[in-house]
Amino acid sequence: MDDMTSRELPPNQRPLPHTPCTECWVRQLALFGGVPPERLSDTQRYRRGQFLLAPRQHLYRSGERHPYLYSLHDGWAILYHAVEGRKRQIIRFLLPGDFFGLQAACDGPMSHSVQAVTEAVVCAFPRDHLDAMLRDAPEIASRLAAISARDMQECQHHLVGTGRKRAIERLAYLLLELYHRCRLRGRVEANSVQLPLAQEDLADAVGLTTVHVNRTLRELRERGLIRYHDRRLVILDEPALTEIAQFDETASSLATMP
Amino acid sequence: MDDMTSRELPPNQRPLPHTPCTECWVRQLALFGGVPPERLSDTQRYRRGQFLLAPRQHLYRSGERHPYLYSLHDGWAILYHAVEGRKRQIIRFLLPGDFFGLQAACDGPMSHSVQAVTEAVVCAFPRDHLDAMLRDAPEIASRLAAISARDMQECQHHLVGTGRKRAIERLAYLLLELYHRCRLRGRVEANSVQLPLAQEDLADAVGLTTVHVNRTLRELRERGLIRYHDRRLVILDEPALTEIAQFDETASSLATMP
DNA sequence: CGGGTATTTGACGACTGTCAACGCCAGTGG
DNA sequence: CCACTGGCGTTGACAGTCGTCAAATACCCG
Repeated sequence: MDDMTSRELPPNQRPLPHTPCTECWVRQLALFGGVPPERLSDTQRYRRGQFLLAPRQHLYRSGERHPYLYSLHDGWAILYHAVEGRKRQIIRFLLPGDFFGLQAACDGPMSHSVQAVTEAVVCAFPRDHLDAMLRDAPEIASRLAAISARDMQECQHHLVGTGRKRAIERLAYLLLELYHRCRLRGRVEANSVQLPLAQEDLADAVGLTTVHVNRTLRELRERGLIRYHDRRLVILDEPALTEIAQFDETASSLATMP
Repeated sequence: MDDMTSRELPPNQRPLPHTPCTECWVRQLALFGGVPPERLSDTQRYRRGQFLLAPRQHLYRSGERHPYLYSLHDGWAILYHAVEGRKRQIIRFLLPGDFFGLQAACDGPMSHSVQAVTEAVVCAFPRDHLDAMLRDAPEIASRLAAISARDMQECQHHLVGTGRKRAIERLAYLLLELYHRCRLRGRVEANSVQLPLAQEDLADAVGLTTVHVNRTLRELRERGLIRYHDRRLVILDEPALTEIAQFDETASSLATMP
């Protein structure tokens, strides 16, 4: 398996020694989850290596051609669209195990940007090989369909939020969603999670300004529902928060897949 | 091939005589588009029949179990989420050739509702058979990935709109999007399309109220950009509208797939 | 200590929602 | 034929959520 050369990549991306995905718990959750163990080595030939991103480093920006599919191995990242140069809308927060990079115009420019929040390790597959992967391992096709459907559902819920909910409801929803996603990854201790996100990130995800996010966080705190300090979220009253957010955990499919 | 019995369906849905999808131009666009003609008959065994929906009739509502995948054969429909009982957020307008019904929780309750706008003909496949379809025809897997990616991209653009654009920009975007989708289907004549949508539908799609949509449509009219009367949209100044909407036709992938 | 970034707060204004009324039109029934 | 009704579109007045601008505070790190 050839390593990906720097020529093929945006600058500043550091290749890491190639450790097989098989050894990583992330594998259980992502694209290869359904492939029987005895055929895993076959599918692994599509991989092209792993890369380390520094905090705030972009993996790619919208408009660039970047014919890879990715799974996030470790760390946090954001997938967003830039608007009018300065504004941005975060589409989703990427957590370990998340899959991204698929888009309709396979060879065209990327429609969105991906930027690391913390240090992050990503794992790349050439998008050219997708058809071959789907042909060789039907389990991957099923898994891809399931992953797409779940991502779609989350995007829809965010759309419902920005379109039809008020600030406090949107924020409650986002915090609960992140909380549950972190819990699935074993990162919740005593109703408390470390979220490496600035208030600006929350604002850009729910379609508000940082100032108003700040005010709304204060209201959630004053109502005794959460604490959010030093990038640590504490859920104080999950039932009330769930009610405000109109958050349906069972329907969110977060229960079974990350 | 057994016809779908009424027992398997919500009431009031009228089965139609089974005409093979092969004869319909819609086929070219949807899930089976990539399957070589000589193997088409194989794949068609997964179909379960077509159904006629009356205007305003629901195909299914969120919460119901409805283990089918659909393609819309004819007519218009909306895919939406209900919020707090009375409000709703339209996720997308379904036009002929559109595929829907896939969701993460395969056997769980539907997360969204689908309602006919005009009379509509839908074509159903049991969702159970999806894995078999993906295994038997890898072209379907590729096509499904492409369709999912396109739907995702459109949802993302709507999210960007409701999150980071103002009323006039969102509305310009929506009208342009519908205009282009209709044009791909050969329904545009002299910059003019029939859209069977009430202003309330537009409002629920872009996250505004009907009153404000009305005001915003008036502004678009007074600026000489569009006319919208009797459910007929006329694009008077497409470049200016594209500018306001920040609409990128090439990136929208509407150019190659409906 | 100094500079930069993130958070917090207040005052003000704008965009959008809410409420209400009116007009138009098609369908309906007397 | 005509009054009546309901749906939809239109408009105005007003209110509220949220954005903008500005400044102060806190915090991190060299």
